[in-house]
Amino acid sequence: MDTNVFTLGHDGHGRMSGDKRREQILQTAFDLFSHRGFSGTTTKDIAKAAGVSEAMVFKHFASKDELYGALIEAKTCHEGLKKYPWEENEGVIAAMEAKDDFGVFYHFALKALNKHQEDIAFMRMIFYSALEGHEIAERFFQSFVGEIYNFLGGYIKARQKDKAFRKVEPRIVVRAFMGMLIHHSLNNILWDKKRTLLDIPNEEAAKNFAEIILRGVAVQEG
Amino acid sequence: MDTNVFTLGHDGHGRMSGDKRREQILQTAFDLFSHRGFSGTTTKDIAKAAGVSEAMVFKHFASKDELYGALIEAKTCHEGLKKYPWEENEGVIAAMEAKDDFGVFYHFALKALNKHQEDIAFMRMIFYSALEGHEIAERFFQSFVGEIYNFLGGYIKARQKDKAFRKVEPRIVVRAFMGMLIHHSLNNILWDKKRTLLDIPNEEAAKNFAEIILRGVAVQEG
DNA sequence: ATACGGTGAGTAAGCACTCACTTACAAGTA
DNA sequence: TACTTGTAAGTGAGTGCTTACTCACCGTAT
Repeated sequence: MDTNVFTLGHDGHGRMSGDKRREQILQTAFDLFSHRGFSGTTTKDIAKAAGVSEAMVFKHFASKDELYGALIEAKTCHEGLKKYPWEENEGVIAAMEAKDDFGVFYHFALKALNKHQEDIAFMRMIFYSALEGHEIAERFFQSFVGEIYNFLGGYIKARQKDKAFRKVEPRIVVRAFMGMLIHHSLNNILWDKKRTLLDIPNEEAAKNFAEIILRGVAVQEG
Repeated sequence: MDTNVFTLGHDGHGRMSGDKRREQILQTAFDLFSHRGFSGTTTKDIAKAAGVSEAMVFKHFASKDELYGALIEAKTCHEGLKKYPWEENEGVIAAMEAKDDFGVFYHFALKALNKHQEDIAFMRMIFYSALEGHEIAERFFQSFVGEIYNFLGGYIKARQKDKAFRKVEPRIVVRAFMGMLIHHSLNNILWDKKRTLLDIPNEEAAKNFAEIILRGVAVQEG
């Protein structure tokens, strides 16, 4: 009687099912790795933060490397962030059908900026991975960003055929636009956390970036 | 006879003056830190790569932290990279005087992209520093990038007064433009080293980015 | 009664850092 | 020229601590 059944689903202490514990360790490791990088995080730290012994960590993952690999795979393949900024984004889809160019860029930008803000840890981890040279992160970037280039690049190409956009290499335009978005998020996350250089809500950033890119590629007197 | 006098100025082995050795260790540490980050680099690695014993490293620097601090300070304060993209850049200066808007953005962009390409190690180190949260790197960014915002932002404001540019917050335009440049370099350095997504020379990138930003802020029918 | 969640107490290797000690060499002296 | 000598460059062999990882062993729910 008075067992600790009620702590079963909780984070931290108490007996947990194998699967649940595994996921919890993964999440804990994610938080730490994203803050301090791979070699800056110890397995002891992870165990302590997860509320288990270090041995438990190695029951679920054969090595620190394997844990890291499982983490990246989980975060880049199976979880929500793989969702592209146009999925479940009626704004973008509706705008595309209506050939509302501003709407396409605006809703795309807003979704991307909001997503970055919600998943700072993921952004940090991807950056760490890229710097540390884990190929799995590179592969994610290749495929994920590749899709984005195809999507946005395709739209630009279509609008060029309509004579609505001027003649530019679409992929350069995509790079310019993605640059605005990612760089803006990076500033907010990394270098200008207090936003002393520029402090604007995502809506305003999205609106301005969309305007700039649109005027940048539209044929004159649009 | 047959002493190793001739190796004195060399890298690696042979007796060296204190100052020279100190600088050499600093440079060696820079190469390693920029590749593997702070906690991913050991003092043993540094000593080995510099061709001296580990004890020598600690004769010149009291601790690994101090070595890292000296490194960042040297690279951000005393060396060439602190140079802003408009210094010793006749293209930008001449274009500004002539109010050649395209020239200003083009030469600025080209200089920045070339600089990034020449100093990949520095770019990597700054990124690592930002992720790892070394305040000295943050201070560098604050002041260095702050200057850039003032410079480019000032030019945009002036051209708005001339009624040549439309009404936009200049700092947002700067962020958009810097985003294109830094993001493009970041792709080349980090994620798309083989340039499968986009493979263009810096001149073309600079031209296209300048064109986009210019059309993005110019008043219609310019 | 046994399978499974969980641990304490290891181990060997690696870490930043120290110290007693050995060179190499330029300047001074005869 | 040869010999001394002070100083600064340079090191091998450690120090104590931390690291990733292991293993024999519990406790409890079914």
